[in-house]
Amino acid sequence: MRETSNHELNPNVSVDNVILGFDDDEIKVLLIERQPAGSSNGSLALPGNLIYDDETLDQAAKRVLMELTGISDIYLQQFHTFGDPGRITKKQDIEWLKAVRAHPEARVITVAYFSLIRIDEYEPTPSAFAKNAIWVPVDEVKSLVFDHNEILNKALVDVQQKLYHQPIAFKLLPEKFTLAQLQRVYEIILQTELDKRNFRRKILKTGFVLPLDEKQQGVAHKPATLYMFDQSKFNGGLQVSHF
Amino acid sequence: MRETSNHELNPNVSVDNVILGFDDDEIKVLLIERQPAGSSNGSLALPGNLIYDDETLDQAAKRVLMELTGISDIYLQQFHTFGDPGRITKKQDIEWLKAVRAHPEARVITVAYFSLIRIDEYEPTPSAFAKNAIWVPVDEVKSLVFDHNEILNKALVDVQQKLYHQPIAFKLLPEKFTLAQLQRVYEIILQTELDKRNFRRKILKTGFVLPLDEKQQGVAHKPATLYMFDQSKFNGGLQVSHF
DNA sequence: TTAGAAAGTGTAAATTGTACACTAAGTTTG
DNA sequence: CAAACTTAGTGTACAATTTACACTTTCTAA
Repeated sequence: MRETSNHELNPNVSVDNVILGFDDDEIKVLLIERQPAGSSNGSLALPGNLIYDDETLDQAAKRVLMELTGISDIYLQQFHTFGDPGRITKKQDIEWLKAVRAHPEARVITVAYFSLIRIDEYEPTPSAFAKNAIWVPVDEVKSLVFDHNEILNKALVDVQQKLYHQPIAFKLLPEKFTLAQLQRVYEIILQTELDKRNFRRKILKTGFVLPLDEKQQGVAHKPATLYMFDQSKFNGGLQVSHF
Repeated sequence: MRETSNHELNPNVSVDNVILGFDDDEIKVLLIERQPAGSSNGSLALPGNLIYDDETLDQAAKRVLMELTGISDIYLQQFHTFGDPGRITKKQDIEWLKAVRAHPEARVITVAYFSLIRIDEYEPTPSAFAKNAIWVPVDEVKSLVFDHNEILNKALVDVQQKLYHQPIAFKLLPEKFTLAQLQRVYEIILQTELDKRNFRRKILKTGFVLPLDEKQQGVAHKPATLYMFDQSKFNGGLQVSHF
C-alpha cells in the first residue's frame, strides 16, 4: 500500500513539459527521443514522466525536466491536465510502456506545464530514457507519442492568451534587448504583424520596459537602444479597460 | 493490477467541483456535508470524489457532481489541478478517508472544475456520502476540508479573468434577462460598480446581446426590455485591442 | 564617399472611454 | 384618481486611445 510520504513513483500521475524556445527567429519546442524506442524510426515526445508520491506537481515537473534534458532553474507553469483513458492507443506507445514502466497498463493522467526560454541560454543534454533532446520549430512538429500533439497545441493557444497578462515575452529575450526584438516576439507568438511606431508607443507607455544608457553593438547599421523589463512595474500586463 | 479500461476507482486521482450559483443577489457556492463526519460539527466540502479508470476527467467531474448533488446537464470547465502531498493533514480528513476509502493513505491529486449556474434552475439533492448539499455565499465560506478553500479561491479568481473572454455571465441569468440583471452579474463577479449608460452602450455594441419584443412583467415600475444572448455572435468576448 | 540597413520619430482622423442627470413608464398608495 | 415611488432608458462634451502612414538619422562595410 502506498503511503502519502513514500518516495515511490505513482503509477497513475505524470507530468509533461512544453518547453518553448526562441532564438530571435522562430519558436521551437524541446522534444526528446525515447529510449528504448522499439521499432522506432525516432518517436518524439514532450519531456515527461511519472511523479513521485512525496513531491508536489510543480516539483515533479522540474525534476522530470532536469532528469530528461538537464535543464533546470526555469519557471514552469501548469496549464491543463489531460486524462483520456484513450490517451494510450498507439502500438509503439504501449510497447514502450511495457519496456519501461512497472505498471504499463495503469491509467495515467498527465499534468501539463509550459515554459518559455531563450534557446541560447540552455544546453539540453539528454539522460534517463531520453536518448536525444532536440529543438523542433513548432510548425514542423510531426506526430508525437501519446496525446502530446494535443498538449503542445493547447500550450500554444494558452501562451497566446497569457502574453497579454503575464510578462512571458521577456523570458524569450536576453536581459537587455531592443524594441525590435520585443516586437518580433509579440508578432511570432500572436502570428500577426504590428506597426512599429504604435508598438513602441504602447509598450513604452506601460512603464515596465525601461531604456538603458546603452546601445546595441556589432551591427552593420544604426545601433538600437537597449531596454530592460522592470518586473516591479508590471501590474497585470497591458492595460485594458472593458467598461 | 489495474487495467486501462477497468471500471475501478483510481485511488490517486479525484475531481472537485466548484459550482457557483447566482440568485440575482449574490454568488454562492455549492457545498456538501460529508457522511460519516466523525466528530463532525459539520465539515463542509466541495463535491468531489475519486475517478474511475475508464472515464475521462470531464466525465468523472459530471458523474461525481451528479452522484453527490443530483445536479446534471451543466457545463463543467477544468481550471487547475491540485496535488500537494501535504493536502491531507487535518485529523478529521484523515479519519474520514479511513472510513470511506479503500486506500485511505494513497497520494491523491485532484483536478478541479468550475461551473456557473442559476440557483433557481437546480435543486441539489444530496446522496452518496453527501448528507447535505447547501448553497453558501462565497464570502461566508468558513474552513473547508482538505485544500478546498484554496481550490475555491482559485476558481473565483479564474472566473473573473474568464468573464471577459467567455460567455459565462449568461449562465447566471435566465434565458431572457434585463440589462440591469446582466450588469449586476458583471458587478458582482468583478466586485466593482459600473456606469449604467456606459455598460449598456458597450454591451449592445458587441452584438451578442439582442433585445426582444418583450418586457419584464409583474414589476412595480417601468418594465424593462428583455434581452437574449446570441452565442453565434460571441467571438472571443468583449473586443479588446492590445496593439 | 557612398550604399545599405535598420533605428527612431509625429500627426491627423476616427474611435472609444469617461463622467454625469434628467425624463419616461409603469405600480402602489392614500 | 392623483400623487408618490421605483426603475428604465437615454445623450453629450471632453479626454484618451487607436489607427494608418513615410521620412530622417546613424551606424557599418564596401
